[in-house]
Amino acid sequence: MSGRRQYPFHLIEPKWQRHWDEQQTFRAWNPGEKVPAEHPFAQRHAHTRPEDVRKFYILDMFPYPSGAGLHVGHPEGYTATDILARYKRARGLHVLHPMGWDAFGLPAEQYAIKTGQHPRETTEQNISVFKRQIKSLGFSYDWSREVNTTDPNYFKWTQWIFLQIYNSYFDPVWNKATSIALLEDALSDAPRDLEHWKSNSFLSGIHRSWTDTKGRSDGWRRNTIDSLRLAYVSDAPVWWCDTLGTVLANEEVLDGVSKEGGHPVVRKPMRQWMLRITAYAERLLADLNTIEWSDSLKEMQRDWIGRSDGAEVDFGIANRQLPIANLENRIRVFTTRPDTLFGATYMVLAPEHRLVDQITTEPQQAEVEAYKTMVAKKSDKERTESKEKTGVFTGAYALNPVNQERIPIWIADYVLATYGTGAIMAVPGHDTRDFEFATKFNLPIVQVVQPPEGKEWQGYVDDGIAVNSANSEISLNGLPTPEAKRKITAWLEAKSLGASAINYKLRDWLFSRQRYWGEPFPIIWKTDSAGRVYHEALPESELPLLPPRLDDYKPTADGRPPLARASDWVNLPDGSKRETNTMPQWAGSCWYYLRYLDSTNDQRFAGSAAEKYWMGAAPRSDANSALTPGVDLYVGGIEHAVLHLLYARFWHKILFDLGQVSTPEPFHRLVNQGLILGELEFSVFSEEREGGEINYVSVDELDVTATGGVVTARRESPTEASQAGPTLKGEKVAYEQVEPRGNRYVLKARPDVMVDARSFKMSKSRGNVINPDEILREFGADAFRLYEMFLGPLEMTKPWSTKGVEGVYRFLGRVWRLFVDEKSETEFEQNSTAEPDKSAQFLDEIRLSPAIQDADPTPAQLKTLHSCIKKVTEDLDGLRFNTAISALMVFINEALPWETKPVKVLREFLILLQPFAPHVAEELWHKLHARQSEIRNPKSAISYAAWPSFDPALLIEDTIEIPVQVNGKLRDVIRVPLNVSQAELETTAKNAEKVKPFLDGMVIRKIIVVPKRLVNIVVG
RNA sequence: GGGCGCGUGGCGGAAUUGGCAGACGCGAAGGACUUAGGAUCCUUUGGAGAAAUCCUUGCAGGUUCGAUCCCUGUCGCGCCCA
Repeated sequence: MSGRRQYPFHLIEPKWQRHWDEQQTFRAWNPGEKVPAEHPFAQRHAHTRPEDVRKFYILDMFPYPSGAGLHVGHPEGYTATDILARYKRARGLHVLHPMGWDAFGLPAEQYAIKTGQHPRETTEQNISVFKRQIKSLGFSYDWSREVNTTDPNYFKWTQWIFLQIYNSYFDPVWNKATSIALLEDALSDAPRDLEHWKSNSFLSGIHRSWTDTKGRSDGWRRNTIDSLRLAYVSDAPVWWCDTLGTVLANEEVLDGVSKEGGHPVVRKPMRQWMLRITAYAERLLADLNTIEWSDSLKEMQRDWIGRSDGAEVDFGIANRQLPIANLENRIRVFTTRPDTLFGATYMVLAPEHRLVDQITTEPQQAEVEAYKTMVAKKSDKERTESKEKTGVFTGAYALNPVNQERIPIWIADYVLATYGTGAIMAVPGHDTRDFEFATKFNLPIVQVVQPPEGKEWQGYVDDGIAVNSANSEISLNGLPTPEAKRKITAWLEAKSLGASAINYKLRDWLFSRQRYWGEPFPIIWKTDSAGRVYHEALPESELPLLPPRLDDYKPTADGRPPLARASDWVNLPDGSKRETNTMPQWAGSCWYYLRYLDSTNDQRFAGSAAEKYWMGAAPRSDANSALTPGVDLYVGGIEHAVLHLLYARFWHKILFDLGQVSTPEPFHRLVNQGLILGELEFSVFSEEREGGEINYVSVDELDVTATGGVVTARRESPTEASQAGPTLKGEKVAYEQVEPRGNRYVLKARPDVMVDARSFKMSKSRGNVINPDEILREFGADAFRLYEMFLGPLEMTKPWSTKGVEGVYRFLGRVWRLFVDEKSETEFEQNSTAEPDKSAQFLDEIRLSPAIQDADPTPAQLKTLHSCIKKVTEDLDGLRFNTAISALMVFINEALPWETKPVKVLREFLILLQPFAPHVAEELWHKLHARQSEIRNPKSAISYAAWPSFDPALLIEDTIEIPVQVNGKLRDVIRVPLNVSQAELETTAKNAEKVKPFLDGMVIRKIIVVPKRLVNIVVG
């Protein structure tokens, strides 16, 4: 759309953005900092130290600054948090609202490989674009705290935290991360710190093993310690992508190809760094109950951690007549259904299980080998998702410990080496996958659970009553499943055949990447006198460890990481070598919210006082207001539901255990903003008839599906799928070519042809991405912010509509016209056209409307204002931005016709508007200042003006409208005095004009009166 | 297949969670101002009907004086897990 601007936002917005920058208006102050007297914070909180003002830490998920620039999805969350930040500031809180850049990552590196340009350069460029775009939206970030994960002053501390993790182990007795120094102490002949750990059975056990071990040595000690570290080395298979010449993380791989570009990937074992997140599984699970996240988000984390309670059971191997007590002669399984043990008719090992080679019989060898090779190419996901069960028999048999039956041992890819013990007892009667497998391979299926009446027992997996489950010592028969579980587990424990156990789906975190553009590990590799290679931490004094300069960012031809190319960097004078892997992108985002607290501190990742204050653990003079522990509100996309949010919680807990931070959880409250979809799109379907004629098909004759953004349809066939006919592909039609008809859209040219209408996720390939720059140019930042929030509830998925932006833009125009003098604005237009470079000066010459006066507001005006205050306040507290905005609109609609506009009323309205549309609010506030003596304090900034409170008394009217129903149907509305008696209300209701006819000739059975709400007359 | 969430005008969405369904905005129609306007202002706008009135919160039931809201079943959409 074009046409006249509603108001000169193009002058107003840059003007105030510059002002906020220059005045550092939104700077937050750390404990002990001196706030300059002229700063609006000091004006608002005079004679108060910053740390004595109640804090509010409101955080956005910082973006990865991609080359594509911002899209409209980013500012959705940022706008919501900014509105709240400004609101909380107005409420008198000390707001911390920072922004930064999650800038390590693959795209910059891929670009470097293609162009040779250093990733730092492209990263800087992308950041400057993002920063310009974000700044143009007028967010009240404290830019003095900006962080960049690729800045050496930042990743110095990422590396430092890694060292804290490296130098810790998880103590099972204390249930927390503990310094490796204690382990070292326990692994010595003369412990110095014995008093500290004497009562710890784990450490004293370690000490005993040290003193009891015969050939103990430095190497033995080192191995023991290294095997217990929270950061340890393992040889896990990783995804190698030949085309990209790099290794990819699990999350970067989908269905056997890379997410970026769709290149094939293969599994390859490599030496990797792992973080022992599994040690924290239980605490990560339990502490979810202490934080305010949505239930669905918590559920996703619980799913990911995947706790299951069951038992471990040992099966003997039948063809080796050896005692089961020997580890080598038994197969341990984990099961959540020990009650079905009598129904175990075969066993399945993961193809990678360490016993497979030992137990496989000669005739089966070739088949087993072939199967293992085939399986090695599949991902865990493919293995568990494949519908068709595969597997081979090993030739070996196991003994079921409850009935000594010989049961065959198979290998199959539906059992994963990494879950549980890598082996299962198969109970085909009561497990879906076992049932499918047994059916396919003709293995016996027996019933051990009785389902409720009317249900088939075969494949029944839920709880029931145990049957056919007894031996000479124990019987489960007749017991409900939970009791049967308890009884059999106790029996297994008594016989030393098993024990109750808890299993987690969560795996340790693969923490290294074969990449250039990431944090180098502060680790060096050495060789001891016996020729054994071992790792050692760099001293803190050598941090930050910078990556070397390279000309080629690709991995080496033999698959070593790109850092290996820098031999000067890798090889140290003493013969040791640097670690050449780098950390994953998640590392920097695991703790950035802590760096914001004190982003320029070069002594610590964040000063202790700042951490205690902003994370809410510091003692405060106002002790009775409970502080929120951690970040008060964290807003971001649901796509980080598990990985980032789990990793960050994990790191935070380690730092908490080590006494580095003061809260056990980082993010107290978390809200996910919903996806913004593209504009509504229309598709029409056609089929070619004989002779090449194109025939449009109306969608009411079709079954339409949309998968992956492609709309397809088939002719409806109510009888059989095979008659559905060919697939028709939707063809996009423009909005102008369709019109609504009933609840469908039809082609304008062919009203008998209905079309499909839906919105899609924005994507470059679809071409439906909205660029915020264009919206800003046409409507301004205030309108853009307002629209993003007006779209619908924050957490919902909602479609974008540029037409809708015009609606809120018009609203801002009405706000403007409520305040300014029409004549002076016309002059401004004319002058600006004549002398455009002086338009900023002309803007200052726009006068306020003469209707704005120092008059006392009328009761009606006060009511309009106060109902707006009430609604906006309550809605902001409930994060209901869309309805808060509609309340502002209602105010403007009511205020526009006022002949006299009292300053007091307009002033408070501007404070309400300010969080949403800060630029225009500042401009109008400034104009009010310039004229109105009562608020002529030149230091008064609207951003720090006190939020108005509403007076409920002003909202009460003398008379109220009461709807009157007859038999639950609305018949009339009566107006009665507020304090009307019930009897009087009933009489008035019965005599209401439109009610009477419905009472004629009827008997009134009952009158229901809901005070101040309604009257319902029940007749018969 | 399991779990969670959602179905309200032509569209985005409101509705104090059992009490006037459709706030606010878009779109549409009519009018005013205007050389003109896609700017602004005014009026109308869930459907049917001239009106009285009737119908209407995916569909079918139930509970209730009263259901968008609670219960049962069912269909559709979305997300997550398998």
